[in-house]
Order: sequence, then C-alpha cells, then structure tokens
Amino acid sequence: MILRHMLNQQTELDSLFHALSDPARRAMLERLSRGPAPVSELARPLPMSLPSVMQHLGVLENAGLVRTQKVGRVRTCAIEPQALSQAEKWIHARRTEWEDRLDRLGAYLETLKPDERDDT
Amino acid sequence: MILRHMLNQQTELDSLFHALSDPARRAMLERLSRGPAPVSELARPLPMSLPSVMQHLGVLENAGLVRTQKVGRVRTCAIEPQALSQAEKWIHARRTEWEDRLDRLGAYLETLKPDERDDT
DNA sequence: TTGATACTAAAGCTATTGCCTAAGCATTCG
DNA sequence: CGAATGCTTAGGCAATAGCTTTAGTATCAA
Repeated sequence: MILRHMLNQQTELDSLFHALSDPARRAMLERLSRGPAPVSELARPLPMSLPSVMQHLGVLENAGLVRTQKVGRVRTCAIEPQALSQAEKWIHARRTEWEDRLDRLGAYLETLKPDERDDT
Repeated sequence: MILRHMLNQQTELDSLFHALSDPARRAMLERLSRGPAPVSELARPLPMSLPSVMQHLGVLENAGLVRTQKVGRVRTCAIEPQALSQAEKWIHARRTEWEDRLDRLGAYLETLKPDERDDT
C-alpha cells in the first residue's frame, strides 16, 4: 500500500513533532538553545518530579533533538539543531506549496478575459 | 508561578505540534496544501474509517490549521497557512538562538591568545 | 419517494502519555 | 568511612489518543 511508504519515512517527523508538543519539553529546549545544561538545571524551573523530567528528556533524545553525556554523576544535555531543521523544512514546504498555488491561481485569473471569469 | 505564564501562552503551540505529530494528519495537510478538498477525498488514501478521519480533521481544525465549511452535504476543507507559520517561528527561533550562541562563542575564542585557550 | 451519497453522533476498547512515589545506584565531599 | 548529591529504576495510576462499529441525519439524483 502507498501509505506504507509515507508512514515509514514519517516516523521521524512523528517523534519530532510529538516531542515538541509538550510545554515542559519546549521549555527544556528553550533553555538548551542558550547552551548545554545538566539535568538538574533543566528540572529546576519545571513543576514536576525529577523522574518526570528524565522521561521528558528521554522523549527529546529519542526524537534526536537532544544529545546527552554523563560525566561522573552529572549528565550534561545539549540541543541538536539538525533535528529541528527537519521539522522546519516540512512546515516550510507546506506553507510554500500553498502560497505558490495561490500565486499560480492568481496569475491564471489574470490571463482570463473579464467575461470568462467566475468571480461573481 | 512563572510556569503559569509560559503554559498559558503555549497552549496554542501544544495543539499545533500535537496536530502535526500524526502521519494521517500530516497527509491530510499535504493534500490540502495543494488545494481545498472535501472530507471524503481526504479520507480516500487513508487506511482508516471515515469517523476516524473526522476525528483527525477535528484535531486539525482545533489547532487552527484547517478551516472547513459545509455546503449541502459536502464539507470542504482548506489549509490555514498562518497557523503553520506560528510553529515555524518557534522552531526557527530555537535554531537561531543556538547558532548565534555558537557564533559568539567562536568569536570569543578568537580573541583569546593561544596560551589562554582551553582546546587541548 | 426511494435510494445512494456524505457526513455525523455515540459508545466502547486498547495502548500510550504523563505524572507520581519509593527505593536504588554511583560519585563526590568532609 | 559516612553523608550528601545527582541521577536512575520500578511500579502504579488516571487521563487522553486513536481506532473501531453501529446507527443515525441531511442532501441530492432518479
């Protein structure tokens, strides 16, 4: 089935957009876009337990949005901007497809003579 | 609490990214970015029942990504590109924040004399 | 008016998500 | 060594997501 093709390629976008759909995870990314941080610093402003923060971190890592590394007892997290641009590309493609279509439609309407138009 | 502020403003992004996180919904948007379509045409390529498609459509409408209008017995759907650009903005902001930071860091390291550097 | 078309509404079922607490490592500090 | 720090594991629990089937309602076509 044709859908199989789509679904396979899109698993990556699934996890990307899913990761971005939670305010706690976006807050973590916002913090990390200003520089790397240990887990406990990501957790500090969030109104939830540390295990919950770890789960969110797991979702971000799984989506490829964050890379982490443990040194001693501290796990340091850093954003992975390439993953973000995947999502950006998809969104941008949809927007421009739509806008190009409108442009073509407008240009086409321009070519019509007034009595051929359908814009009553 | 500071988080309240963030969470209130971000409910919009929540529903936006959540809507984008499903392959069926993205397929619907891809179709709609090439022009408006009735529900049944959105449903045709999808491997699920019509009620399921309607639910996905509800999610897209709720996120402001799609506007629909019923005429006779046909409901016509159209994409709403403004909603998409909200999401695009957030992602772009994170990417540029991170890249600007790296630029500043690089510039700072340039100003250091060789024996002050920490790049062993 | 009868039948087909295009949705819509209702209810239910399973899996996933997002949270929690409690307990368990390792490291580092005193 | 013993205690504090920073994460990690395990388990459980309520809410939501995504799907289904069944049974409508409203148009439109013949």
